Amino acid sequence: MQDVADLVGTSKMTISRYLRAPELVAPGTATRIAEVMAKLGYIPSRVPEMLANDRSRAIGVLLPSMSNQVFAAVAQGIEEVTVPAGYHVLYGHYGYDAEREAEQIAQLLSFHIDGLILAESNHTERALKMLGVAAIPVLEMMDLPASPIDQAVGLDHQAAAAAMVNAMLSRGKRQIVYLAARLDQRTRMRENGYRQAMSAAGLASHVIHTNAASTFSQGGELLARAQAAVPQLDGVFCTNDDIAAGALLAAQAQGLRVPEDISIAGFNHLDIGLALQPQLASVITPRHAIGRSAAQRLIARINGETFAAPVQDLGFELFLGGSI
Amino acid sequence: MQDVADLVGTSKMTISRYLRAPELVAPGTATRIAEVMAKLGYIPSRVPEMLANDRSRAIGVLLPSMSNQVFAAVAQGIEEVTVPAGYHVLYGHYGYDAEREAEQIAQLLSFHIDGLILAESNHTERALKMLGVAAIPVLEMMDLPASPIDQAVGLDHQAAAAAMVNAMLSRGKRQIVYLAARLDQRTRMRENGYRQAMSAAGLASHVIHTNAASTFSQGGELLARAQAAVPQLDGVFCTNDDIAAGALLAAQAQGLRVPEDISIAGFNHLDIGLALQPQLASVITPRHAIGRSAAQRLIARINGETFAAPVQDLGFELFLGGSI
DNA sequence: GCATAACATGTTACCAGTAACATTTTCGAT
DNA sequence: ATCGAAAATGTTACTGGTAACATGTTATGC
Repeated sequence: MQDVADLVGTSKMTISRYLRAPELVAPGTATRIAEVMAKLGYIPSRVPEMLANDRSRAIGVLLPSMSNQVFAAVAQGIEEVTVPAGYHVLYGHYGYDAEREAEQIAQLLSFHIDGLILAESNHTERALKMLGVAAIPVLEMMDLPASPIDQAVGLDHQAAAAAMVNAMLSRGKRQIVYLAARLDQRTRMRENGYRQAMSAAGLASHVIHTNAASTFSQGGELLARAQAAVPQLDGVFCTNDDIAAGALLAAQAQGLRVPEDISIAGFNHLDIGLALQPQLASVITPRHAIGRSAAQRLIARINGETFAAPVQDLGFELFLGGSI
Repeated sequence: MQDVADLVGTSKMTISRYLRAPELVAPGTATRIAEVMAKLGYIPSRVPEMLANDRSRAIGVLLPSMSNQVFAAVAQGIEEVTVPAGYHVLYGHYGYDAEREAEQIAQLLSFHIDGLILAESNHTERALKMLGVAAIPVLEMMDLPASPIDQAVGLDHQAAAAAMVNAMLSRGKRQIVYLAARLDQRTRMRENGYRQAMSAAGLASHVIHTNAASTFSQGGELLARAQAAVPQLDGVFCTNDDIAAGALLAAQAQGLRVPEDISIAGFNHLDIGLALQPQLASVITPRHAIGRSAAQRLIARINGETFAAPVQDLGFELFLGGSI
């Protein structure tokens, strides 16, 4: 900035004013400043403001995984709000590991972020301590935590899972198995919904899970294990669409008819489900709306607003496709 | 930090020393500092160092898309190097748009990043200007640019595409169509490889493309358009596995036999290809190795090392599966 | 032509760490 | 006990932008 000021023949303060309130600078000076800045390729540092005012005009977003399609839509929703509001988004990911989440929180706080969006509601003691000390607005998204740190935006995964299992039961399926991969909180809540629906129908629950990450090929392997454990199975409810798509392809490769011989449902309604034949039954989750609302509420909180209801439920819908 | 110093009964400088070189602090003092830091949940700010030394111990990574599985492996490779080296990674994404890439570069530079990894080798004038002024190490990955900004790590997409098309030709396919989505640089280089292989075989090229993002269902639609344009087509080479998987599922839904009636190949060898029946032919790209090498070379450059060869070719392999 | 308001620009101090240098404390050797 | 070196700790200044205040410059009205 000093370089720009020297070339324009003014003080740093005038350059600073040009950037924050150009109408306070004489038009001729403004023109010359603009020229010099373009010529030098000058980029104002946001570091001094972080130091002096503890503000960065940046928010942090911690995602469990970078390879999960679900969060691409969430991120898009977030940025539709943050970009016009002048906030930069710093992303981090932690591989579904609470310790690494805490580490990422420390890293983001060291950049003096103004607010933080978390995709999990299960945190280490250390993470909670740091967030308390930092005293910045925090928003937990995806779930509906019973005791949120501050605000939360999400949906009821248990209710959604139960609704889908009930749809399968209403079509006459009885031996429905739940297929789960990497055990995070949402996987467990969906399992609760599955168990609740099965037990309400007077049926026994069967859960097959792996600690590996969700992949298409993992779906096929889980199906094979389920068939071994429950030979008469007539349906699988999968914790997500990757597993479900893999199970559907594997079932068809075995010569099974979907849904006549086996009914298959997933969660999140990703594009893959529409390319399959039959189209995959799945829970439509409002990912984009969650991202938008999370960012809106976080920025409102940064600006000092308060919300009467700290937890917002954005609901879900069922897409039944042709696979159940 | 002042709070910690006050509680310990020492000056800020001793706290600072404890963090950077604990062996210079008396053991008793060190113990008390550790206790107080844990009690307060103190996180050192990296902002003063950014200001004073223009170092942040953070590098930027700009990805075209957050929803592309390919970059999940790249990111993992990067972090395997950066985390042990004590660097934090700041991610940004720009939706395959060079203007937004420039904007993201400006944002990252405002955080005084020590180095930058780009996933594209096509940049705006403004971006190049800013990078020149910032004078930080820059590494372009994925491609093998003819005139890199500084270093580059990647593979020859044109050669890889030609190799796959030649494999299809060697199995007797003649009417092979190239299916492309969103036109980025790599899509075009793969198209060049396809055209090169076809013309070397004395065959005409046919390209079907859309500006929409690559999705499974888009693969089905592109196949339908290809069939309308080239009724006798006996193979499709797809710019990536999402398109290829969608095309394969759509072909099978039409009752076509793969590969007897139609041969299908993709690019990147994602997990979906292994779940399909037959398994999808695809180019195996060294994504993980690209991430690792990119981070290693960038950090080496940050530490002042130089490389004789600025561009590193990590090669590719073909996975033929059963679909060609 | 001059007072005065409105506008334009400049000066100083501050934020949280740390490099460089300064000072105090400890401890072993004589 | 005293000295000198090593160990431990403290002081000062600096980084880049900006808030708050100070000063300079131009325009307006009479």
